[in-house]
Amino acid sequence: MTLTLDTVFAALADPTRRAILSMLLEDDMAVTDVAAPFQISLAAISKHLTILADAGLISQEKRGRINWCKLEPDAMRNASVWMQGFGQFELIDLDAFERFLEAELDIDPTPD
Amino acid sequence: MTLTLDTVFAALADPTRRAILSMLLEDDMAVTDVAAPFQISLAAISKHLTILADAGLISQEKRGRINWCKLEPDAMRNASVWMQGFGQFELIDLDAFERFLEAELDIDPTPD
DNA sequence: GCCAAATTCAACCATCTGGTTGACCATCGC
DNA sequence: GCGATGGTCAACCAGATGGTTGAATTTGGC
Repeated sequence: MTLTLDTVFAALADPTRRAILSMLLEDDMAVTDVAAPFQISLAAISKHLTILADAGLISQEKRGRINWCKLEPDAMRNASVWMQGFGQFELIDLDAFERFLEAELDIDPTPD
Repeated sequence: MTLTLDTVFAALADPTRRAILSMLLEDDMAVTDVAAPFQISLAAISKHLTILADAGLISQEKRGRINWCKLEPDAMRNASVWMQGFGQFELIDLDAFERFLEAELDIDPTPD
């Protein structure tokens, strides 16, 4: 399934969303607090958060009327592994990278 | 400038373009050969290649009527550094990551 | 010189994206 | 209970995206 890389990279392509992720590095935040530094509407931020959550990059947990947003750094790992396959072979787990390539290209790799 | 991360991540968000990059890992290729495995039109592939080139992920060099496409793995490095800041602090150059955060958030960091 | 090959260009189309506003729905404080 | 707070939903809009087809352009082979 290529869906994960699709949604993760698409989510990361927007500067507002990357800024939100950076903010969440520091601490979990309520939606309103996430929205505070931005000029755009709360509804727009809410949509951005949905996109980040769909990509698995954050999780949201509603406690009372507060919807807490929490960074989920693991979601970036697959994408990071994929990227590092380019130009930095010596640094990464080549097996993991090849499994990604196979899934992406849907080719039949050297069978055992 | 946040443009680099914008264009790189946006370019990587499309599975066709990721597949093209994977193909170019093996060798430089002509546009027609890049297009061969795909069902979509040559013109569509040509557009994808333009997007990849604009993001700096590939370069194109016209020799004769052949437009050779070459992987430029360095372009992914900034994005890779950015991503690795999330959850894998011990593995990366924290200085480089902080410079990226500053540029992204446009904040005034501890001045010297 | 002419035809075919290798690409790009241009116009067009459907769909997605990021934004808006206003209505709506919980829930907290009192 | 009522008003304010926190957040999502729905409808809408402009512009980007990914695809198409057909014409145009450049170059290579004979």
